Amino acid sequence: MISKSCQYALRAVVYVASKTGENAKLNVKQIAREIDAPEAFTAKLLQTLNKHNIITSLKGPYGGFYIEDHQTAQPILNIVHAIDGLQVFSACGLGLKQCSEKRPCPFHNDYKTLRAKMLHTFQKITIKKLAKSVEDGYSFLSVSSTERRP
Amino acid sequence: MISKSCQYALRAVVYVASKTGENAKLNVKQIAREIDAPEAFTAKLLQTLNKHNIITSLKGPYGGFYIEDHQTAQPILNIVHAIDGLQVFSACGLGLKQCSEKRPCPFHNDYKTLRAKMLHTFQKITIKKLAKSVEDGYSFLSVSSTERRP
DNA sequence: CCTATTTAGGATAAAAATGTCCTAAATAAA
DNA sequence: TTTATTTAGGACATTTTTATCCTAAATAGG
Repeated sequence: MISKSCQYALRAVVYVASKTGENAKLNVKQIAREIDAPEAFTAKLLQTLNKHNIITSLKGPYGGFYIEDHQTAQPILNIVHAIDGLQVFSACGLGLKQCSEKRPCPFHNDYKTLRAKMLHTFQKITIKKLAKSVEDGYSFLSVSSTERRP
Repeated sequence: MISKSCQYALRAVVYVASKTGENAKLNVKQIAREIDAPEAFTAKLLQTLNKHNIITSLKGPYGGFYIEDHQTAQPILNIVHAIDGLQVFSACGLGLKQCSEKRPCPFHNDYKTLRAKMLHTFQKITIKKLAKSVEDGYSFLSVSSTERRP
């Protein structure tokens, strides 16, 4: 459905968003460790996400990655867009280059409905919403996610 | 969503099913040409599909691939099962190894709904249904699909 | 200014998916 | 029985995706 890279990216962004309220910047090492992803690879993804204005970065000591309020308001679709592109939401289910209303593949109608539902889901869910769910302890990003200290 | 291999397989099976009524067997060369897929690769896929009882094969002169009535009654889900496996319908949307009702990822609920819709769609559609749509000229498997001779 | 720290980005490497080639096995017909 | 044809299957090649490593650039603080 979406690539492994994109899943890493989603986890990374949600993690950053869930921690950013504390006004701290997070570095690659922390992020990669918490979302259980390879560090160097995560660095590339964060770089891409920064270029697409999903998150913000600052170099140097006390630097790192963080996310601003206007950024957390974005739908997670924007993350998919940045990493995988949007083809998944428009491509033919049988992989035909040419598949359209006028000349549909036999799977066209049902698949179109599926794609639309996927798009709608990724469009309606914001980064903030997922981050809050994690912050509030309703959901988790890793097996042994950091518990709040009492 | 599903792999390129699986898309080839779906096209191949639907093509064979749409031609099989004529009681003819189709060889790899014809099938690969018609569905616009690499021949040797298509051969491997057909082999796998045969082993999974999606289609039937016969070696030797006048041999080839065909599909029997009880096979066309199968849901296309079985093709996905044979080629990609069924993980796509149960795996976590964020790629977590552990993600469950008890310890969900933040995307869990919405993604679960999506997965269920995907499964339902692949389950309800039979090979026969797609083949008929092609046979009846309502849909197409390739850009320049063979027209019936008048 | 100098140093330490952190992201940016290019060059490579490893793994997975896709694709090819060759020989073996089965089968039908001459 | 021999030959031609077609699938089966193993070995190998290529491409794409995922992952690593190294140096450059930016920046904060001493």
